[in-house]
Amino acid sequence: MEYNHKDIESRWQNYWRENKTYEVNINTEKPKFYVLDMFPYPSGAGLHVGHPLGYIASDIYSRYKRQQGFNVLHPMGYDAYGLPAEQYAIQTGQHPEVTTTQNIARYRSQLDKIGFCYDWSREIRTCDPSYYKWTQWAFMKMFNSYYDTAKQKAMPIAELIKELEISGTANIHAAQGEELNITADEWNGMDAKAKSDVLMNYRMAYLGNTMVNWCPKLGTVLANDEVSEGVSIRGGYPVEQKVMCQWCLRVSAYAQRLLEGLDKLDWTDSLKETQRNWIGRSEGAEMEFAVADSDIKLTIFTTRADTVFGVTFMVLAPESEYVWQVTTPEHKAEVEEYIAAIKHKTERERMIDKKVSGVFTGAYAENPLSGKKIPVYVSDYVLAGYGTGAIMAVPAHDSRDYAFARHFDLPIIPLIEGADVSEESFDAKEGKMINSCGPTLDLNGMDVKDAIKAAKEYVEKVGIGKVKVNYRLRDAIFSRQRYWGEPFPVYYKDGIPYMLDEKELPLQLPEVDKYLPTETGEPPLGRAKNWVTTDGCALELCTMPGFAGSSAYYLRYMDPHNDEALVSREANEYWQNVDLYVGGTEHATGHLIYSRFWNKFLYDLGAVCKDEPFQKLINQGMIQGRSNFVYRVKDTNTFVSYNLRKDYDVTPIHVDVNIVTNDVLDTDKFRAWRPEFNDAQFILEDGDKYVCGYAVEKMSKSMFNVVNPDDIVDRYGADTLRLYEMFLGPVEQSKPWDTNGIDGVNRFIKRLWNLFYKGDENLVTDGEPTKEALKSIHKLIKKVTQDIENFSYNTSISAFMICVNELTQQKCHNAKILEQFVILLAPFAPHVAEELWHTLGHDTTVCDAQWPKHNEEYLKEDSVKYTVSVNGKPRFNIEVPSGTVPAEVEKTALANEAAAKWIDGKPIRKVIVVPNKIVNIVI
RNA sequence: GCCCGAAUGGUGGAAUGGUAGACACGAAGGACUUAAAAUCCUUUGGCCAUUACCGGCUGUAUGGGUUCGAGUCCCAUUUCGGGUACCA
Repeated sequence: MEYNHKDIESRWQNYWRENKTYEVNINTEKPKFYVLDMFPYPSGAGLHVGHPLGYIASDIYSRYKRQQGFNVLHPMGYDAYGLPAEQYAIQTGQHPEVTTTQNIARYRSQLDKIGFCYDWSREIRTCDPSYYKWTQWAFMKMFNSYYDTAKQKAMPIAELIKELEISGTANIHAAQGEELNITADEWNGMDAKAKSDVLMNYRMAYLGNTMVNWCPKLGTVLANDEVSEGVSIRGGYPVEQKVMCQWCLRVSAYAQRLLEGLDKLDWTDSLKETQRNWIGRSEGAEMEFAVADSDIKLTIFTTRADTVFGVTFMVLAPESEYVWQVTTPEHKAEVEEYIAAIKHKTERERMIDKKVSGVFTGAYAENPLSGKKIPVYVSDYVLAGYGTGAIMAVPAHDSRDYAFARHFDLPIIPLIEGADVSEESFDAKEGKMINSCGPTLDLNGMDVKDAIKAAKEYVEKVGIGKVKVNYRLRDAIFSRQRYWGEPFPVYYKDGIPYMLDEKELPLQLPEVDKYLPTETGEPPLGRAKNWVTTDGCALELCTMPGFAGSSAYYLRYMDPHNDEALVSREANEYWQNVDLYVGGTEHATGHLIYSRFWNKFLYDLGAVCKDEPFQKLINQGMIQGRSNFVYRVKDTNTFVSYNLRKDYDVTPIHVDVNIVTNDVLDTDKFRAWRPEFNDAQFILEDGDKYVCGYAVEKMSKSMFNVVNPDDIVDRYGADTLRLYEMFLGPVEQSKPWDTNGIDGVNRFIKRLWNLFYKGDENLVTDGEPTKEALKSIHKLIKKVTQDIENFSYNTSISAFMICVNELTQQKCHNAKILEQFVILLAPFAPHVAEELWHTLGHDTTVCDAQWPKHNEEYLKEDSVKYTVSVNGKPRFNIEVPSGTVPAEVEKTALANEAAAKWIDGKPIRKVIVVPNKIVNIVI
C-alpha cells in the first residue's frame, strides 16, 4: 500500500463525523479543558493559508489534552455580523444574510478539509436570533444596572432609584457621567423624562451626548479601537469628531478591575502592557483655578501638582463648556471664529497639522499658590474628552505647553535646578525644585517625586483640589447607523427609551428594501415596515457594533442550545472559563477589553462563575505573503531574469506565486497566465532559467501571492499542511509563507509510512524492542511532551523527523515502538496517525489513546564524554561511566595531566564541571 | 515622540550561560534509470590549508562590559517589525 493522502483523509474524516468522535458533553468524572480559537469573520475571499495557523496550533493542543485524559471543549463558530457583508449588499442588493451564509459554507468546507477536532454540534453564529437573543439580553441587563464604586460591582438600577427617593444623590457612590447634586425632594418632584435623564447618568448602558468618531463615508459612528490614525480600520475612510446622542457602555467604570485583573492572567507581558496603556491609569490631582472678576472656577487635572508655581497660562479645549463661560465680550468674535475653523477639520487633519494654534479668551485666572494672574487661552491641543477639558500650562516642563508659550510669547519659568529651557522643555520627573515658594507652601530644594506628593497633600488640605485617578479608557460607543447588526431591544415613548420585556426577545432584525440610510438621514432600519412595538411605539433604529456579538460568545459554546439562559449554571460551573485562547494580537485593545468587561459585568450579575474569561492566551503570528516579480524591459514584452536585470531598464511586475517554483518561473504557464503575456520573450540566466525576484508583503489578491489551503491539501494532504504550518517557525512569530520546503514534511510522512509498509507488504513485527529503539522513542516522548506544553511545535516536528531517521537506520519495525510513535504524532497529523494506528490492529480511535510517559532509564548513556578545557580552550576528551559525580569527573580529568596542581607551569585556580559537557580548568 | 518585540548561513529556523548553525528547504556532486520523476548516498557559515589522514583561523547587527566561558546577562548604538499618539 502506498501512502495516499486523499483516500486516508476522506476516509477518516467521514469516520470521525459518523461516530461523532469530537462531540463532548459534561462529564464530571473527567477534568475539563477549554480550548478556544478566536472565531473568524467569514469574508468573501475565503481562507488563505495564513488563517489556519492558530487553528492548527490549538487543535494540536486540544488533541494532546484529550489524550492526556481531559474532557476537552473545542468549539468553532462565526462572527457573522460585519461591515463587508453590508457594503456588498449596498452594491449588489443581495441580502447580507445570503452572502454571509454562503461565505460560512465556504469556510466550513475549507476548515473540514484540514481535519480539526471541533465539536460542530456547538457551532454558533452571531447573526442567529437564538444567539443574539443573549446579546440583547445582556444589553438590557446593562441598561438596568449601575456601577457601585463603593462595592466595586454592578448593581440593579432599582436600588439606586430607591436611594434617590430617600436621600437624593447625597449617599450615592456610582460611576457617573457628571457629578449631580439632587435632593430627594427634587428627585421625587421630577417628571418621567427628567428622571430618565438623571438615570442615564448612571446606567451601565446609557444614551449619551458624546463626542463620537463619525465616518461620513460609512455613514456610521465608530469606536476608538475601530479608528486608527484618523481613518476607519475597515475601508480607511476619514473620520471626524462630532457630538451625537448614542448608546454607550460604561466600560470606564471597570477600568481599575480591568487593570488589576491582568495580573492573574497567563498572557504575554507585551499584550498585558498594551492593555495597561490602553486603560491608561494616571494618578494626579484635580485643582481649581478661580477666574478673576467672576465666580467661575476652572477645574483642571494634572499629574504634576509640583509645577503649579510654573503655571503661566491656562488652556481650554475648544469643545469645553468653560469657553463660553469665561470668554469676554471683546474676544467673543475671535474665539467663535477659531472654534468654527477647528470644527471644519477632521481628526486626521488635526493630527497632520501640528502647527500651534489658539486664541486668547480675554479672561485671566488666578494661580492658587502664587496668586499671580495668568491668561486663559483656547487651543485644540487640549482634548475635551480627557480629564476636565482644561489644563494648567507649565511651559518649562511640558513640550506642548512650551511650543504654545513660544508661539504666543508667554513667560517660561524653570522649576528644576539646572534645567535648560532656552531651546526645549525639560519633561523628566527628576531633579531638585527651584522657584517654587509661595506665601503658604515651599517646595524649593525638594526632589520632584517628593514635591509632587507634598503639593498634592497641600492642595487637598487647603481645599483647592483633590487627589484623583484618571483613566484614558473611554466608554464604548455602542450604536451603529447600520443594517447588518443586532437590533437594540429598545423602544421610545414620549421621548423616553424603554427596554422590551425579556419575553419579547429576540427582537428580530427586520427586512428592508435597501441597505442605505433613509432620505431623511435615518439609519437603514428606518426603512423597515412596522418597526414598532405591539402597542405602536417606535423601535430603536441603530444596531449594535461588531464587538457586541463577540463579547460573550465563549460562554454560549458551553450550552449553545439553551433557550432559558445564555449558559446554564451547571454548564458554566463545569466548563468555567477558557483555559487556552488562541488568536491574533490585533484584538488587544478591542475584543479582549470588551470581552473582559462584558464578562465582569455578567460575573457581578451572578450569571457566570469566573471574573476573567480567558486564562491563558497565545497570539499566533501573521502569515505574510511572499510575492514574486518578473522584470519587464521597458516598452517591450521581453522579461529579463532577476540577476541580469541591472543591465536593462526594467519594471517589476507581480507574478502569480502559483506558477513559480523555488523562484524559478514556469515560462509556459506565464504565457498562458494572461493574454498580454502570450507572446512574452525571456532573457534567461544559467542557460535555461528565468529567476524571479521576491518580497515579503501582506497576503492579498492584488499581489498574486495568495496561497489557498485547499490547493495544498489537494496536492499534499491535510497532514502535510498541518505539519508544515507548524514547522515554519514558532506559532507566536510572524513569518512569510513559502510553499518551497513543504516537500520536507511530506517526505517525512512517506518515510514514516515506509516503516509500516513496503509496497503491499506489512513490515510491522511483534516482540520486544531493542534498547536502541527504546532510547529513540523515549527521547521523542520527552521532547514532544515538553514542546507541546511550551507551544514549541516546530522543534517537536524536527524531533519526529530525527526519530524516524533513527528508526529507519535501525530497521526498526517493532509494533510497540511504532504504536507509541503514532500516538505522539496523532495531534499533529491525525489522519495518517489514525490510519497507522489501525494498521497496528487497533479498532478504537487514536484520539483516545493514552499519551505515553517517558522513562529516564532508557535515556541513560553507558558512558559520558567530557571535553576538558584549559581556560576555556578545549584540550582533550575523557570518558567516564554514566552517573559519575562531578568530584570524580574532576579527579579523572586531572589524572590525565602530568601534575595535578600545575598546568603549563601555572597553578590551577579553579575547576568547573558542567554536567555531561565540559570540565574547565582555570589556571 | 513614547511603549513593546526582534536581528544567527543562500532560505525558514535550532541552541536551561557550557563544542553555534539541530531539523528542513535550496544548491552541488554521485547511485539507480533508455530518460525523467521518485528514492537513496555525500558535501554545504566564511576564509585558509590539503595527495590522504589530521587540520587552522574566523564567525550570531555594531561598540563596550560582566564571566573560567556570552547568540544567550548588562550598558550604549544602528536597523527592522508591532502598538499608541497632543492623555496634561
